[in-house]
Amino acid sequence: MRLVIARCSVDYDGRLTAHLPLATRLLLVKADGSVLVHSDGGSYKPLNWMSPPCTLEVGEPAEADVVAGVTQLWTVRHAKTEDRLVVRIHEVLHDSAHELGVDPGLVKDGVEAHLQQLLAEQITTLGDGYSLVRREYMTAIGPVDILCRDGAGASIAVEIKRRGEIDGVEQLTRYLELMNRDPHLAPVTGIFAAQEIKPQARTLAQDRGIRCVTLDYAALRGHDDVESRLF
Amino acid sequence: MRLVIARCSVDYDGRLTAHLPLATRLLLVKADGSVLVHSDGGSYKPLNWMSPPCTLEVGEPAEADVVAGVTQLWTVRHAKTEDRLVVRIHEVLHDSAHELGVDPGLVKDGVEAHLQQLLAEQITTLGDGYSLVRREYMTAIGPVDILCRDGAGASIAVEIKRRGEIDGVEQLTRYLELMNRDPHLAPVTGIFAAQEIKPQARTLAQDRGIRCVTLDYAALRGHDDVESRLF
DNA sequence: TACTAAATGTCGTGG
DNA sequence: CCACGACGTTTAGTA
Repeated sequence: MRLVIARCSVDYDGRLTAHLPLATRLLLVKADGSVLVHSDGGSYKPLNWMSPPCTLEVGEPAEADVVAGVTQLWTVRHAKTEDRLVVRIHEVLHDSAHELGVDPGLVKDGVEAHLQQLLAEQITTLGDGYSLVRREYMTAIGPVDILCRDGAGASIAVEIKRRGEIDGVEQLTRYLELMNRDPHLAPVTGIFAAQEIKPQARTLAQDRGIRCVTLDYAALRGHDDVESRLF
Repeated sequence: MRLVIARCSVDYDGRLTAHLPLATRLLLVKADGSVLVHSDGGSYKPLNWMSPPCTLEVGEPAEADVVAGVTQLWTVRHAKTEDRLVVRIHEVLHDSAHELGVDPGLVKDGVEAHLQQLLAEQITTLGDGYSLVRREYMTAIGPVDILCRDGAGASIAVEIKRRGEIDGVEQLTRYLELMNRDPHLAPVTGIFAAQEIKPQARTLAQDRGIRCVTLDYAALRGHDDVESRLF
């Protein structure tokens, strides 16, 4: 990994055209040749970048650039597309290289898959007498998160989201439409379950006869802990 | 901006729980206190991070950590949520600070807004006799990209995407459903216009009687140039 | 390889 | 400030 602090201007041309005027920035060159241009603020997203696979070529600036004060010209080309990042460096304030080695990678926990697992284990959260049929119930257009039955034996498809928005309701609607064409399964009703449901998503869901359930992740995890201790 | 290369382990706890085992990484501390943890590969996204507003506190490691070889303990807390990033530093290989100043910011061009503008100016691209009613035609559930009329005076709603996928068809379908309830407007048909339309999106659109049009950005821009030169 | 859904998404815009 | 859609989305998982 190479770290360069430099006064530079940057131009990107590819899926869009973008320009960064002359200013002091961090240029981060990774081992795979990818380049990130960071300012001293904003979020984790760089101002500009080139994703791997790509190659960095350091060349001499053109006459006009030299007159304007450019001392180095970096051209980063993507290997598979026409995407190109051009960095015109006026002054290098810092330049260091470091050997990092391969990263062992990230271990995650607590996302949608976990919510689904917890809800499947505590399916009566959705209502008394509810029973799990199966998780990831496969249909022709993809897996339904949870298929279960209510106390009366009626089929219910559950779509789980961390944040419930309109596209999640659309997704569940497509599943319900398909499943209700299957005479062995129909009638199937829907439950839209999420830690947080946006008002417009709730309105759309209710308009389509889909019940909305707000999930309490802490409570679900809490019950899970208690049960774990029992065994 | 502070750049630290260190052997460290990292734990994030907030919207999810994540852990990075001990390895050598770049720790980037921005002027606003935000922290990025980068490896020497992957994309522009850090392995872990904390977005502003947040505060970085450097403290002494606990006894157990000291025994394990931890020399510094960084705790980054988000100002508004319970999100927390903990960095356990075993060895610092590089540490430097740099004054960057405020970045003048990015200038962009060539995205959906531009496609919409070009298509509105050249609405007959969609068919002979077509005329523009207006861009960003407002409905109760949001703006329709373009509303126009065909040669016979029938209303047509156009949804524009750079890449046409299923959710874009769903979006247009919602608009059409709503607009067709308005007796002043109905009947309204739909056109799904994009530089590239995915097969499944095309199938869904045609299934719903929505016409698909592939946009040639270069051609639209080319005509635009020609017209510009005429005036 | 192609396609879809998730994301600690982030970012801008309009109400 | 909230809600929504775009994004050079990126990324992960699956058929």
